[in-house]
Amino acid sequence: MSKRQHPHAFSAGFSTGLSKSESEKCLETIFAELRGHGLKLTPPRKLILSAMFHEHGPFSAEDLSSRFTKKNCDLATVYRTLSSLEETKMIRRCEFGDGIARYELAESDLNHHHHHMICNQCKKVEVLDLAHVEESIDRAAKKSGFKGISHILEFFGICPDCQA
Amino acid sequence: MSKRQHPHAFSAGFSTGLSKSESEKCLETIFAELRGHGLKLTPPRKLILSAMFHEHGPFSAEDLSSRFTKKNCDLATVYRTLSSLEETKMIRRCEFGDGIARYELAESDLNHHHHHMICNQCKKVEVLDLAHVEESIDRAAKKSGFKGISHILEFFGICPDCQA
DNA sequence: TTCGGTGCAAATCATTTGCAGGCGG
DNA sequence: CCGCCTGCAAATGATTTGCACCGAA
Repeated sequence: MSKRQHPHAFSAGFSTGLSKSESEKCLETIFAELRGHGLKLTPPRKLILSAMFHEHGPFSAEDLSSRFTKKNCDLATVYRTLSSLEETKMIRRCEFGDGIARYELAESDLNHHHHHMICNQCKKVEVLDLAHVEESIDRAAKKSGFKGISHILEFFGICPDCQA
Repeated sequence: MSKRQHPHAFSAGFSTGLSKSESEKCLETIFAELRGHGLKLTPPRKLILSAMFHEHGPFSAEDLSSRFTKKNCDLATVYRTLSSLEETKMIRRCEFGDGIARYELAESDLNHHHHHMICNQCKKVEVLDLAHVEESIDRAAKKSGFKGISHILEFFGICPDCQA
């Protein structure tokens, strides 16, 4: 995999099971959390958090930027925002093995730790919940004596659609 | 982790348990394998394979290039060589979550599938053998219906030395 | 009012590519 | 000898940064 890929956004496409109003309320909660970290709630940040909240896909800076009007939010601002949001742990970085950084909301109650299955052909992304395996992975890693262990785990393959 | 890091090479530092002559013989085997894939055995390729065989660390193109004289092997050649070697499956790409591609020998008998534990502070790399966990991970992933599944799994933390 | 945040453009960094000459098989 | 490889330099693509201005708190 030496070529750059995943040129566009893709979303995991699962629903939160919340009504519109509840959904809005949660977005407000996210905004509040942002303020709680001492960050200002600016229009670009609203756009980015809102996109992540409503559309769920792991997004690259380019993905996000391209869905805003040029006047609304600069690409550099997207990079800077993603960077500060990651520092607050409000978003989490996903590694898809191409040279592009992608992020998704890390809100613990709606979107707990999971992994992705990425189609090598159509680049579709599916969410994989491996909570059970997770545990034994980390247990094995602890034997190293390292502290504050985290990990990246992503899968690649050919999706059922592309197998046809 | 938004900054570029791991500026230099690092090696896992484990021994193959082979004597010098046996070691040389194996390098020859690797060279032969290269030819078997229809690739020419050129000086730059010898340098790169030799470095990977003798020093074991996951290497970035920059790591490799910096240990050769400018005259011996160009950076672009390193990139091209890594690319063809990966296509033949003779080397394997490691993903450390910064934007830098690293590779290590994939020779099956000496160096089977494993993962890394990377210190967030001193960037030391340790080898982690999770063959047992591996299996259950892939089993879980198969439920997705994807074919030809592969994965990346790397760990990060603070090593015992840095905890002091 | 005060800085943190932003737009814009230029700078960096890793990686790729075009091209002409070189050498391994 | 032929076509794969290579060095060199320029091109790309993602991400970062300098700077002056602006608006959220």
